[in-house]
Amino acid sequence: MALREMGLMEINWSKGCRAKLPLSRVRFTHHLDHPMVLWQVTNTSRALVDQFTRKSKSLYTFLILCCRVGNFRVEPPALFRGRGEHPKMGKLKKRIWPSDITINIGKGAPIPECPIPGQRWKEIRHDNTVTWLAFWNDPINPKEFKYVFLAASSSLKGQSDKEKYEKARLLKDYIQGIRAAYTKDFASKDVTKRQIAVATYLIDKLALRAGNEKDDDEADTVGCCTLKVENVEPLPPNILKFDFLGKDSIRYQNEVEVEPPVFKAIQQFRTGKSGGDDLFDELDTSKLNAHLKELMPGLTAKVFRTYNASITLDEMLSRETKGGDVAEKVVVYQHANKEGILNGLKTDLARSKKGKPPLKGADGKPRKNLNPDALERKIVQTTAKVEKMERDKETKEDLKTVALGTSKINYLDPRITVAWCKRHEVPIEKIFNKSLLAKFTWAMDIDPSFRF
DNA sequence: CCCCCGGACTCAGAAAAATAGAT
DNA sequence: TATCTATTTTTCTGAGTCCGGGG
Repeated sequence: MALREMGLMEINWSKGCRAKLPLSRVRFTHHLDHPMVLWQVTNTSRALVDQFTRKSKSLYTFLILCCRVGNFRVEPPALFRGRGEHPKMGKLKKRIWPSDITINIGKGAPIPECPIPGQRWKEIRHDNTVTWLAFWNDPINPKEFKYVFLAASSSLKGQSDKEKYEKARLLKDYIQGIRAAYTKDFASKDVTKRQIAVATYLIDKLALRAGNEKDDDEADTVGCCTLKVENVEPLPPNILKFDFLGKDSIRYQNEVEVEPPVFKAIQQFRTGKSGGDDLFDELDTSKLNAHLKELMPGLTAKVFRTYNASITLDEMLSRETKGGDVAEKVVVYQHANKEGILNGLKTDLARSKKGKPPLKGADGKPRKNLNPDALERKIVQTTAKVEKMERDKETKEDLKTVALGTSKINYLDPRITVAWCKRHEVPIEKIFNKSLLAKFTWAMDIDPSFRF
């Protein structure tokens, strides 16, 4: 085994996919009842590999799943920053030791060697109902956990990703009824019903997040259910002016025209309250989601974001794509992608006013021995560059505010893109980079006629 | 029934690293 | 070609969502 000599091993798995993996980064486990090869795990003993490979030759050669591990390093000590005005900012995040870490492996699987001599793992578990490989308590908030999961490219993650989009597609069959129902309830006599209706409307139309309650030791941010009176100002006749800090303390500012009954309902929810009071005092996320589940199996608030982003992309692509060469079609795609987000996920576009990154090389200190002429040319060039930057700044700022990457990764059903590429003979590599390609393997064999 | 909270997972932007492009 | 710069990709880990179980 030459590869073994080199410290590598080659693994064949289901579709003939092969990977040469450095032995030092391979670990074997029985996880979720599947024998698996995990890679990018450090410090595996040679003996362990030998033991497993002997076993696998007879039993498991064709059953082994080969998965990349997502995060395989513990978080190093640091000063905690957090996002926005975080109450715990500046707190020391202490070092994590093996004795802090609980490991999840198959029953009977060899226990991974503890990398620090004389120490041991906190606990070994054999739980095949969860996907995590290991966890430790977050030193900043000991009530919370940090997990080691498989990478996004794993079949396990792919499967749940697919399920997420299938659920969003199911919403397609219900959305008309749901919209009709909440529109009717804008004027319901029952306050709770009215609040549920308006909240659902905001989540659907503005892609607001559900908005769980937060503790006092977290940054003070809100979502739909936790909106405060001061966050939504009614401007007659029917404009709502939103201004609040959402996820990651990103400021959401938006003025939207709404249906008169919604406007009226908001005004009424505000009456008799002060600025810091809850706008939806009868609501929280569990009540809202419980209601949504009555309308469609498995429906929760976040499904609306996936649904609206994906359906918009699908519609725009089919509407906007005409003839042209590959490059033109790619432009159509990028445009559809961007517009889709502008329409659907406006939420994250309004950014907090952060300081711009400082201009590099602004000190202008020459590092080389330049003669005066060269120096002057340099100065002229630099000045021109600065001017160009000034001119481009606005355009760039515009593009930067579009969370393109995020939505491509999290909200747009990849099958829409793959099918469109097939229909229009655009190589998928023009749209998805290497990691997106790996993450969306499950979507690659979709029929060209697929529509979301 | 409701509420609280532990638990496990998705989603998110900043920073770092890699790569492409300009000079 | 070498080097510097701009852009893209990857990593990192914080911040949400949502579920389910117990009181």
